Amino acid sequence: MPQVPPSSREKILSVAEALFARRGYTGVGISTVAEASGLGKSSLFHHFPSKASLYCAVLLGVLARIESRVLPALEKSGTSEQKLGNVVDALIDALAEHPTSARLLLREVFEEPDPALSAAPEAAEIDARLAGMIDGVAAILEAGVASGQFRKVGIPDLLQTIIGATVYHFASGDFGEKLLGASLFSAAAVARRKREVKTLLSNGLMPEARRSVAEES
Amino acid sequence: MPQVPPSSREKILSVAEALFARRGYTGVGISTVAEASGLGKSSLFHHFPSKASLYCAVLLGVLARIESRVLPALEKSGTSEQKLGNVVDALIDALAEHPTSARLLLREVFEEPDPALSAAPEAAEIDARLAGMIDGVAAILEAGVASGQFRKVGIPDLLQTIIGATVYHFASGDFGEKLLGASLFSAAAVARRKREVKTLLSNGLMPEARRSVAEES
DNA sequence: ACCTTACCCGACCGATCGATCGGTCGACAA
DNA sequence: TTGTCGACCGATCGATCGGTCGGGTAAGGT
Repeated sequence: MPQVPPSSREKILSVAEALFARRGYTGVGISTVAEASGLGKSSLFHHFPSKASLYCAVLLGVLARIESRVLPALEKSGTSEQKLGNVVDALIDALAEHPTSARLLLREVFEEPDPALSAAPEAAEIDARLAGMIDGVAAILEAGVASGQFRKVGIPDLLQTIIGATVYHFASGDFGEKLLGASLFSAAAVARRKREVKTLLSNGLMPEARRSVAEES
Repeated sequence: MPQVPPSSREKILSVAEALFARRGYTGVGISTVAEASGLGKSSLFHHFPSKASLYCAVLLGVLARIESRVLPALEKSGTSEQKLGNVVDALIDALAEHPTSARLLLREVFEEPDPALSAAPEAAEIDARLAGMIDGVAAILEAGVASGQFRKVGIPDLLQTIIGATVYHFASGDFGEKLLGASLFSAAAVARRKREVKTLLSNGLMPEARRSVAEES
């Protein structure tokens, strides 16, 4: 299927992903996407039936790329700690490989969706894909608690921390590079990020977690 | 100055903050804000000269609340580690006290601003306030490195982690509560978040940082 | 030769956007 | 009573939104 010259549909998708990631769903008009794709506005509606459908197609592509990394990691065997580490590595690799995906994902998770978007027929599949990956991680955590490898802990908080630290890291790439003067996408930065997240996990999950900060209240 | 019945201007500001935080600048129309405030659309323009000005007023209010907590913490004396800890506590307290502020701030940091917004006269002051707080934290980090308390480290990465973990924690409150079934704003959750961030800081900043995860590459 | 299919375009539609207009109302002062 | 003011409103503006329509062009099958 893949063609050497990118087809119009693929061109539209990549352009739309970059625009939606930066300015959000309501912030990008159809005509803007069309112009950036080198097409007329009406030509867009030949490939996608509506703006909401276009956005969902972009998001499904992002999810597919992430799943292609995360799902294999979910199925690899090992201790709960190893499995969780593999998933974290896969997620970080997927986000580092495609930084705009992180922005889109961050928006999808913390932003109230546009009414037109939640009414789209693809919305259910998007929710299912997201829930599938979340459930996969939750299953690892629960298995770890059941086998005694992990101590019982506030799983929501921990997921927030993981998602927050990793996704936000890549989502704010421009901010980090412009204001702070360093690349967040270099191999060294990605490797450091993996270690940081795993340190966070150890401190939060391991039964004999050493406390490096005094406990209060 | 404060009146027992909230003035129209304050009512508009609080309503607009909630709406902008959830749906973004382009996602909220003037008529929506007016209707939610119990006013006619044209009455909004009596209090604010433009939509961009209204958004900036909301954002400046958020920044003022955060500054009222963070700036005193920046001026307290102590070791670099203590000062950094105070700032982190102040930031977390400010965000926990006003969760919608976190959403607005997250959006402001990682989202490309609308052209109408960057052209607003208040934009310069907003940037200055943000840069002021960032510079204050950076100064603490640099002083710590100069005095040998902190090891030289990728400050951008570290700031990303802190901002990501804290801001995202509160920005995605609804997500956490609805999908994962726990409150992120309870006193216990806030205290746990403070410890997590400080653990992260210790691991990233201290010269004798113990590594709990094997180093790679 | 003809028809189909895919792809693309300019012109256009109703709805909504941010913003402006002229004007109403009550409070207060002279 | 008259004048002035801030607060507020309905009606309306031009621009833009997402989306439709009919027509055009090139390729391929028969």
